[in-house]
Amino acid sequence: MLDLRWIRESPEALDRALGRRGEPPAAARVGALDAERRACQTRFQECRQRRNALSREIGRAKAAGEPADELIAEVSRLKDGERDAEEAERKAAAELDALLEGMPNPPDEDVPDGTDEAGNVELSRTGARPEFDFAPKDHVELGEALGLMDFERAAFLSGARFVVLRGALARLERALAQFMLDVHTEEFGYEEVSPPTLVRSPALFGTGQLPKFEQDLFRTDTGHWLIPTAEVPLTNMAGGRILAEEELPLRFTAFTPCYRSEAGSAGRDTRGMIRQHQFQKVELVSVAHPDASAGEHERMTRAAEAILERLELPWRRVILCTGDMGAAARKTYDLEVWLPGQGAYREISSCSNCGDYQARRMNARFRPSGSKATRFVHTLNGSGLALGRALIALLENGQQADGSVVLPPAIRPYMGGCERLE
RNA sequence: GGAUGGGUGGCAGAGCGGUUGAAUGCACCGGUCUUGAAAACCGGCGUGGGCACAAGUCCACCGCGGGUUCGAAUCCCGCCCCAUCCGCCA
Repeated sequence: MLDLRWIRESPEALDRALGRRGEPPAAARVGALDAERRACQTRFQECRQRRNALSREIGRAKAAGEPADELIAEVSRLKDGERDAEEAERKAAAELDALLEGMPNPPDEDVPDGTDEAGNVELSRTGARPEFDFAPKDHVELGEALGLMDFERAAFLSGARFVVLRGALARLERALAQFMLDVHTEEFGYEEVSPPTLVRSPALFGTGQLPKFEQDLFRTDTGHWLIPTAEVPLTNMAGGRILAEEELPLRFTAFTPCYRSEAGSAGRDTRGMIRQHQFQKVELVSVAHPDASAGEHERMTRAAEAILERLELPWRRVILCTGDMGAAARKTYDLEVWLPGQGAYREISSCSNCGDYQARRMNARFRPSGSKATRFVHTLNGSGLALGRALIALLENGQQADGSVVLPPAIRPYMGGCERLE
């Protein structure tokens, strides 16, 4: 949600921001609706003011025992005009709100311009890619050969885009979650949270998934939505609240399942575990002071990178261009892990600074100490990391010629000392 | 699922249909007192918006939406949410 006052002051900045996002200019329309709304409001308020004054006079007349019929008749005559003005105001306001609610967050100045993922810019590469003296397999081959990954059973149970993990692989997923949570809570100061994974509409409106991206979500017949990411409940921890300045930053981490309908992704990543309707993820969320959010963004991204580092996985950091960023984000780093079976880097974490965009939508504020006014907080979220993809990365990078998989030392304590899947 | 009770300012909590935007307390801000702090006392203190250069002034907001009325936080209807009890259940 954008700040109407900001648009009023610098409409050209809005159109520039929208242009960078590949959206048509809207400042003129916003300005017109805003002016319309204000004109109607003024008209309405003048009517109402007259009516209020007359009503007060009626009260006084009645109290004094004087007749008030004449005044009452006059008030009745005023009503139609008032109703029209109010109706017109409401219409303009509704259209204006819908317009503002649908607009994406203006990108940060240092976000590169671009229309799609081809415009993303690689910032760094870390970790050595493994060298194989055989043709590396992908995780599907590896997992199925080990008898630990079963897509057929999953299809039998749930259809396409699901998987059944068994034995050591099921345990590996749990081990990874445990490992990530430990690092984030013990070393980066995140508070572990176990949130609901069914939420109501306002929570999803707050983070920006609703109303625009309803088709990406699953919904229950009780009207609840299955969360597409723990960003939703964690960020909403601050929703509707007025925090004390000293409470900032809030740092939350959670391990939850995530549900996505993948409505628009037919035919993409249909093989394996890359893109599923359901996957597990350890999420990071920070609620920060506006002056501190840029630094918090770097810090959060490093926390996610720390996981990759300890799992000895090769990755690169990419900054998303204006055309590839989510609507709520003002700046996003993607971490992409190397997958030998795909011969490509694939997203395993996405860390975004949303500025005050979500905070406005969910009314998340803080009170600067000594001030009576409130300000919107900044919200940030990042994967720390997606578990399915981390698991894939371990399989494909740790694979041996015989089809077994060597696990990195960092995860072994969580696997009861197990060093190798075979 | 059934039955009650309830949703008012940052929080707690009043509010006969007519200057109630709303008592009171806490918190907060300023001041007096004090070597300093606390206490006590005095004063201030909701949000959003329109108009105005401004002082200011006006409008809206007591969960949400309708209705009754000249006038609604207060009466009526619908919806949402919360709490408690019962039933069911991991």
